[in-house]
Amino acid sequence: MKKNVTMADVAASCGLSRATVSRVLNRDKTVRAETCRKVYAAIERLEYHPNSLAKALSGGSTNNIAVVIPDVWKNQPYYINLIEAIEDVADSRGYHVILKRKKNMDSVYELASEKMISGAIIRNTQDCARERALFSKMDKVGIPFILIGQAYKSYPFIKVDNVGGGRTLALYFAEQNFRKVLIITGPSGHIDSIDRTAGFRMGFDEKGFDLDSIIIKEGDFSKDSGYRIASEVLPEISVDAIFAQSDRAALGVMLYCREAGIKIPEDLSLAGYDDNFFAKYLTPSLTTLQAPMFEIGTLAMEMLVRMIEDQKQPFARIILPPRLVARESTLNKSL
Amino acid sequence: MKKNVTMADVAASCGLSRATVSRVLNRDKTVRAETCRKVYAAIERLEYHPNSLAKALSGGSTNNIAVVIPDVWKNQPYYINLIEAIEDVADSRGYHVILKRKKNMDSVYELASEKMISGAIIRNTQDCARERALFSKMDKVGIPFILIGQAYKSYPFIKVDNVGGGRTLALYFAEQNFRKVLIITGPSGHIDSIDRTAGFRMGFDEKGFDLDSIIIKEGDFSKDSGYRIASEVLPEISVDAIFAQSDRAALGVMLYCREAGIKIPEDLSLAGYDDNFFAKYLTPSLTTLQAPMFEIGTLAMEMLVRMIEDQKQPFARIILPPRLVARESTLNKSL
DNA sequence: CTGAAAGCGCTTACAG
DNA sequence: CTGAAAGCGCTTACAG
Repeated sequence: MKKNVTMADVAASCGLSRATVSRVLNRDKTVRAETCRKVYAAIERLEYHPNSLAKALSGGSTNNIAVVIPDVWKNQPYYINLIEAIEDVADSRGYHVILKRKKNMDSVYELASEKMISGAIIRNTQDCARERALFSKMDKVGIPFILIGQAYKSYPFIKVDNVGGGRTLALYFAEQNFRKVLIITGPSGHIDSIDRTAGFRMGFDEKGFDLDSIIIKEGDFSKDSGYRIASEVLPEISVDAIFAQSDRAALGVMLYCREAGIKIPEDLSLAGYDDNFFAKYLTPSLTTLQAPMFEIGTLAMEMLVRMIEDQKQPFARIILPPRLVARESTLNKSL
Repeated sequence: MKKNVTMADVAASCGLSRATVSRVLNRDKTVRAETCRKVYAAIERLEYHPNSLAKALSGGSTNNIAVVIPDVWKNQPYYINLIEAIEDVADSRGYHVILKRKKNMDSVYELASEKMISGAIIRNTQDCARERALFSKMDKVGIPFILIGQAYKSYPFIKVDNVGGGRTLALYFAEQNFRKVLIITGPSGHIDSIDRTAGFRMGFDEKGFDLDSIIIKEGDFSKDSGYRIASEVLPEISVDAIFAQSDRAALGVMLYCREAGIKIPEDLSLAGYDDNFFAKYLTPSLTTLQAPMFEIGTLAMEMLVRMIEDQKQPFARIILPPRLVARESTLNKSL
């Protein structure tokens, strides 16, 4: 096993003190240019790599951050884009991403109190006690963090504008002249769902469309709930379009329609929400709303770096609009 | 800012030395039970958390490992399952996963030489000079690592059995009595593709099927290559089934067939490879081969822990078979 | 069974 | 502009 090359070796090799080598590494302005050159040469020659642990221990930080994502993130391009963006910004600024799923979230507090991480980005969901406990503990140890998806207390957060998403879809529906609409919501009390519905009504109202021609049925975002509600409503009432508040529910609607011989988009238009992986591969491909996760990840990491390096909490509460992705399932221009 | 609680505080609080507190934390057998109890009580009382940096600096390791994945991993459930498995095993053993995409791979060597990580799991692809440079540098700093996907030199690796995958599909095709088969390969010289083709021929041969009725056309795994080859071959020659060596190429075949009025699976059976996200959502859903990424991730992390903790390289060269996922696209029993 | 002391490899006032 | 020295918070032979 080769001995470690340390700062002392570099110092000895060019007849300087460790302090000076340290100054060079930290770009201290007071060091003479000539001295710098000598030090860099020695570093090169000896293949010296500073020990990040020693550095962090004596007053620095590790430049590691934790990113907490849900336990289940398959089918959700959402998180992949988020992680990609975070990882890219992190790496370019000399930070490193430690990934933890929510089930292993307790480790994040450990890492924080052990000084292994200097910040965190946490996907927050509604009303999760374990998450909230984590937030206050992180707060106590003084590690900055940013919430993604849901606001909580006055912590900095970035989330998607669900009201805006609902409204965008309503404006699009109005443009296509879809007047009679069935909305399949998420579970009762789910804030995202409530916002999407409110936004949709807002958009319809703006266009002077009749809010009474909106039928609202409670689902739970699942495929089965989409199937069930479609099978209950469609035989009774005819609608121009369905707004399923998740792509999975929209998929359920599609399966029912296929069985019932209802043609999409000829007989019925359909929109989902989330732009899951499968949305564009369905037949017909599914119109949906896509969260700008790349932008969210980028902003989150940039904010976090600022919080870590400037030691101050910017008042950051960012809400970004989702993008409408119009596909075949709403291409019925005949109405 | 609250002052840090250190080992010295714990020691003082119970009238012992730091050495003893350290021994308790490291479960040294020589400490009296009574002493242990006192120390634990003080730790609890003072909310002490050991500083992992100091610990690692004085002879320990950080318990961080790096996982290197490709730049593009959307649409590939593959990597999500891999990461999930690695993260779970890691967390349960007190390790933490630092995620890096290949483009940011240089940071992994930095992390290794800075002592920030104690191991790595690296997705290896064929003939990548940058990756190979990383391997030898990691080797030089003495950080253990495991390759996923491709063997290289005598480094430990885990990969999927592409020969076995091709063979499994051939046996399935034979069972369905698909005799005339078109194989759409990957790019020329791609080892995975070569193996899949060889395996397929092996399986066909075992069943006594005629190898001359296999037509092989070179694609590049892309959707477009699948479309192009289908459009070139199918009008000229009629086949029972197509084995596209990637789901994307299979998708291209499907698109061509839809345009050309060829019905799958009635007129033609089709199988892909990879079980991408979209495979089960296509119409018809796509028969394909699924890599056991969860098992691979679990094994890789377990092996890595052993290498880190036992300081020896197990002779680990593991090859796992993929699983056939039979779906609608090959359900033509009429042949 | 426990403690005093040296050491891990850095940084950072404090001198000069 | 540079160095000597103390300090960051642990671990680990070495004594006793």
